[in-house]
Amino acid sequence: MSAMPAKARASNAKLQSKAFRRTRSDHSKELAEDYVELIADLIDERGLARGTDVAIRLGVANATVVKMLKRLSDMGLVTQEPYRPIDLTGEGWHLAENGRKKHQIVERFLLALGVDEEAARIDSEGIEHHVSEETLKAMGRFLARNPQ
Amino acid sequence: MSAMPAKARASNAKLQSKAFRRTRSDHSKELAEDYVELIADLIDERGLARGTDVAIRLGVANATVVKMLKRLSDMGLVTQEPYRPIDLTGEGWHLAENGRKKHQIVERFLLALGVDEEAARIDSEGIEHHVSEETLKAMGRFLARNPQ
DNA sequence: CATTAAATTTAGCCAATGCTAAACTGTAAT
DNA sequence: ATTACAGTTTAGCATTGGCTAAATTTAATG
Repeated sequence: MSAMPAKARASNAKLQSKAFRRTRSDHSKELAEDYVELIADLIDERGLARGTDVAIRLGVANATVVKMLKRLSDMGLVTQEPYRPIDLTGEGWHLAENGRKKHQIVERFLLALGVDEEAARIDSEGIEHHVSEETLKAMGRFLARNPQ
Repeated sequence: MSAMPAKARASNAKLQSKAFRRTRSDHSKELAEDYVELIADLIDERGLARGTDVAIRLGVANATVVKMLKRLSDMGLVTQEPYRPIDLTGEGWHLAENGRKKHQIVERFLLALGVDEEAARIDSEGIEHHVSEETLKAMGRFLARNPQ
């Protein structure tokens, strides 16, 4: 990692900052994806998604969910009439589907790698937002090579 | 958090909120680890770590680094005299070492999995903070099974 | 030694994400 | 129809992590 000649490094600053620039907006996108994914799950599992359920599952206060939903709505991911359950827009569903797909691949991959269920569930939740298409494909190949 | 009916919590808390609870403090820890890791690299590579180098590599403003360093110093991870380069405390070095170790395993693992260098570098940066010891061990086993 | 350039710090702002407490709605029971 | 309760929203606050612009300090150069 540090086995790099001094001058190669100077020209590297830009590259590095790209790898690191997973700061603000990225974190925001991750959160948005978590929300819509959870909302999609709730709708599929129990027919509708209520703010309270989201709050409980995410471990945050109701008011936090309300505020987030307002932003998600500004982003065009959810729609809501006051005091009504939450709906996803087409784009919201799309994002949720995408997230679920990634999530599933990562989780199945970890299981295939020999990670136990609990860790696989938790880690996939965190890793999901940080895998490139490249890595996702590599995981897919591994899964194809190692069925079940 | 405590304003929740006991049974609602019991039924699903373990399932979801633990996996999701990667909110505030986690993000803060990740950032701290990024900083000390980078500072350690700079010291190893060029003998000292300056705020500007950190700022450039992280892609943030100088003032942001100053503020962060103040917090890292409060956490006991770095020391600094005004207008002087940055030093790591013992604990800072420890954290940095830990991060580098994880980072290296993840990156080598991705490469062994067939991911190209650029993606492996970027993804490992993001994934590093989300792998449990469990998963890290599984990656280590894979690396042992698939040398180089 | 004086000047200038680079690095650092300070001050003050903003947005995002979290919280609690209080007010409001909608619905189910009496 | 009232009431009570669960769910939702509003209001107001705190913290984190980002920024720019201006002030300061250190180091280098003439």
